[in-house]
Amino acid sequence: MTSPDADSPDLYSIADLAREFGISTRAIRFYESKGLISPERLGATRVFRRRDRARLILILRGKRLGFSLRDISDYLALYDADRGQQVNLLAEKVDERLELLEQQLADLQTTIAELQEIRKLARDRVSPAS
Amino acid sequence: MTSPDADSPDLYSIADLAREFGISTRAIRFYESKGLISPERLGATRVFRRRDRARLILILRGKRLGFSLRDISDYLALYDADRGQQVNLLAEKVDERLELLEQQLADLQTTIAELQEIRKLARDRVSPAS
DNA sequence: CAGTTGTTTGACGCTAACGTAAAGCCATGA
DNA sequence: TCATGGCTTTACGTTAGCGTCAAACAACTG
Repeated sequence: MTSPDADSPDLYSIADLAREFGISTRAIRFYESKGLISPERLGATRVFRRRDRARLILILRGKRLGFSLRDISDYLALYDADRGQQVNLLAEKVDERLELLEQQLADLQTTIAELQEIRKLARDRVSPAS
Repeated sequence: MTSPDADSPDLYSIADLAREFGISTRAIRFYESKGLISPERLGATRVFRRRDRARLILILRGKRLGFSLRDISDYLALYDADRGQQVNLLAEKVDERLELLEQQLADLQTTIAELQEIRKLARDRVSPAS
């Protein structure tokens, strides 16, 4: 899964990642200040690796799902805890979060269905009795 | 669908709705100030009806999905526009929003799958080779 | 050597979405 | 009558999530 695949570079500057994901460097520093990522340093300069980049992807997905950085932080901890100790506690936390997500999934499906209904009505009105 | 079903009351105070949905009256007033709902008035006192209550439900669902009040406002407009005029424009807007929601749906399903994988690993570690 | 580019750390600014008094208007009940 | 409860508006406070300078350093370039 996480084979050290060749070529794909393993060193990114803060600007690299900002460009790649269309966010500001300020945002990335802010995520670090909140402990969501912890890039290495070369002197004072941040050096990001694949792991940090992967975390960033998870962070942005979390944001698209409407989660707060606080939530996302907890969420990332679940990934880390794979290698962690309190495994039962982990399973509980994961289950909690899964419940939330499935509630959200239900909300989402309802909303999508409603909008499709609206679209249908709108189209019917334009070209009735197709 | 929207038959004026008997009994279910049709008059709610601001406190009624706050209680029912577990939010503050302040929040409800705030939604009104942003134009998301517009209850009638009896003197100065707000009087909510089924329509307002239904809108509130949509608002709260939107919030659970992580949308801003601005987004939710646009979203509510799609429902209203059913009776509206620019029907083609409506269909476009609806399609835009549907795209967003489906992106979100994909994100959500990915996230759920990943968490289930983590849970599986965690459980395996507790009771291996069941 | 001067200038440009990219980085850093503050630090202040800003918007959204309310929370939290404060102060006043009614209606009801002891 | 007056105290209590629920409603109102006005307005300032608060947190999250960055945006936006500012000042300083480091490396490269002509």
